[in-house]
Amino acid sequence: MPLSTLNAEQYAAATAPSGYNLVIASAGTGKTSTIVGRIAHLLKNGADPSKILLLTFTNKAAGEMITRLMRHFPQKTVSQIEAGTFHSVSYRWLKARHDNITLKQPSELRTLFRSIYEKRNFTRMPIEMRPFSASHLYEMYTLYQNASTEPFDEWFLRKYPEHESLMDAYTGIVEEFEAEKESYGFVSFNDLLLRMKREVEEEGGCDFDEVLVDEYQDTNTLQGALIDTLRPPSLFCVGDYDQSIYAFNGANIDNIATFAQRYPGARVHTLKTNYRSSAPILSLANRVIERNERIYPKRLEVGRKGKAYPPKLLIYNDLFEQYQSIAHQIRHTHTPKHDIAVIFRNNSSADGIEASLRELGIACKRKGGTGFFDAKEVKFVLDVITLAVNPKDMMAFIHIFEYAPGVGSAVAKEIYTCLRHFGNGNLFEGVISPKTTELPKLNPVKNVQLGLFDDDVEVGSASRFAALDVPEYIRNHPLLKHPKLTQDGVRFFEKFYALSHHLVRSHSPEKAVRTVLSSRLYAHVIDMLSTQRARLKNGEIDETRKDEARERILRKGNLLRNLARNYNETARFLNAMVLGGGELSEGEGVNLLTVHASKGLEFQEVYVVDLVDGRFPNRKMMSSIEEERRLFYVAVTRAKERLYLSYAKYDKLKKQEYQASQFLYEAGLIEGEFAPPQEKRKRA
DNA sequence: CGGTTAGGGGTTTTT
DNA sequence: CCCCTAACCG
Repeated sequence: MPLSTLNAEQYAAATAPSGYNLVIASAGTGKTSTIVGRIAHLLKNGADPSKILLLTFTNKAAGEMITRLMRHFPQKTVSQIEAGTFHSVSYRWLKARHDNITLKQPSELRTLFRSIYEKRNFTRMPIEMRPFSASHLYEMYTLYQNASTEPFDEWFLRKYPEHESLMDAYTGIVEEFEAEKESYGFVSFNDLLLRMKREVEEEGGCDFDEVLVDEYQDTNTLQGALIDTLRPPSLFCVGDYDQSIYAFNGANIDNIATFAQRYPGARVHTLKTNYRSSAPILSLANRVIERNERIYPKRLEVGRKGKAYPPKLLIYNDLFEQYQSIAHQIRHTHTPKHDIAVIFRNNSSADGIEASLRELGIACKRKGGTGFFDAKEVKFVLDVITLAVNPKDMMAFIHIFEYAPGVGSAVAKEIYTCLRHFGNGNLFEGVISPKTTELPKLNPVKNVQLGLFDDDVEVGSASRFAALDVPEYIRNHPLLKHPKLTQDGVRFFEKFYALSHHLVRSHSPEKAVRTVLSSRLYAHVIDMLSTQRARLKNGEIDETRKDEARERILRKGNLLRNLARNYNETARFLNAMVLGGGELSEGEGVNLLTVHASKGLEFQEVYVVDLVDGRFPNRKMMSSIEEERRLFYVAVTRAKERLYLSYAKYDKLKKQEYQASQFLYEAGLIEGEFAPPQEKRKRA
């Protein structure tokens, strides 16, 4: 039984009476086991599993806990538990009530936001102050949604009072953004939580008996408010103040710090025994984290006995020497590769490490990130299917048509407007059987000085394409009147037309993926991408490289097809790709992780690299040195047996010198006190 | 000239 | 991947 393996303090927490319980669980003290034990305790005492809600930081974490429970309880009991990230739980909850939810990637929404921003002509405003850029403003807005419940302008002006003269413009953009999202049927990550919160409020709460929250220290104000809205009679939160590393995402340390005040009668449990790391690793971590102000007193006890390897500092002269030397060491170690992690503060370290490992033929895996779902060939397939499901999705359409030669985002948008116009608002009707032959009014030329507004676009002569090798129904299509369409553009449209016919019919996600993969349109995209990837410095195409690129693209297509098999509704498949996509990691071998991504994981052997001032701690930091220190604490406490900390004094490529990170001094690995660099970096 | 498209250079961290 | 700049088109 999961409960029998718990120690006394874990057991006490897991079996605590219903009500408000906070478990302060330092790194490696068996947080997961305690949550699993808690659920086991509830189930054993006859709790209704469908009334249990488990909120975790990643879907993987939820999956692991559920898997552990499956070993002790019948599957049909455990599977009734509502478990997942705040976002995936909200999605499921909303999906059960509404069927038109199209979850969009943050990058997509940022593009939409920018297009609204750019309609404002800030350069003509009578102020010297520079407005925030579109993407910065967008970032601020998402942070606001996560961090505050007050009106946007109040929150914003408190932070940036000097932007008061621009506030009306900013709010205007935000309001239009919200309206546009609504009209396309788009939903952001934040919207999932906001909408669930709003609807739960309207329904006057929900009927979960027990809500459990993992990684409580990283919940933000919005998530905290959502928990409050749920009004659970019993709440079990587990977290560690010292591992709060998501301030940039609005993580509100007050959630954990003021738990006892906000929930009257709350019990606070503390898990003090660390079972994960060896004594010297633990003492190093504690030496550093002790410099942060304590909220809850914490006295960590070492649970492990026996031989231990002291943490080791590795110093190199050059950045790449560091990566290569570590790769060599990894090659010779006896630790299994999957039990090794290389951890870094920012993703820019990853490429060099990956390359150095690959050079020695060592397999490694990186989390989502630059991987599968960011690949253009994957995005294209998903965009086409997205459009088939939701023809109102202009963003998807634009991305597709940007592959037409000579068509960029502006022309693609016009083509979209035309096609919808031809089909009386129905995009695919407009493609296949246009109802009108007139071009719609397109974007007027906005040049006020010259007095040219509301100019219609010149109608192109369709006879331009009289001799083009496309079927007659394409040559006669009203779209060809668009003046900016080139011959290659028309050929592209013909392929899109052909695919449209099949798409409208395919229902299962797998069928939809297959349809796209076998289309001539996709063949065109594959050709473009593989050619691009095989282009040498001198502009020539390396045919072998092109074949290899094509192979890789086809493999990803197959992978996507297999993923699609797990779903029977296309809309769910698409949303799942957005919701869980980033968590997927490809392949086997050494783990390459950012500190943030390493949260909650553990490894025999850990390398924390690029520990130089400026990078770790990050100099251009928006948060505090305390947060950076917590990041360091999280990174080193991932290690069970062996911990290596490394840095290089110089980067040949960037011609930049580096100084050792202050955390290496604080850890006692370098003698003396850290002296902050006085000489400034190059002037702005 | 203005609006676009296309390509090169630098990156904090996530659901 | 986002921003900037250089070419390109009308």
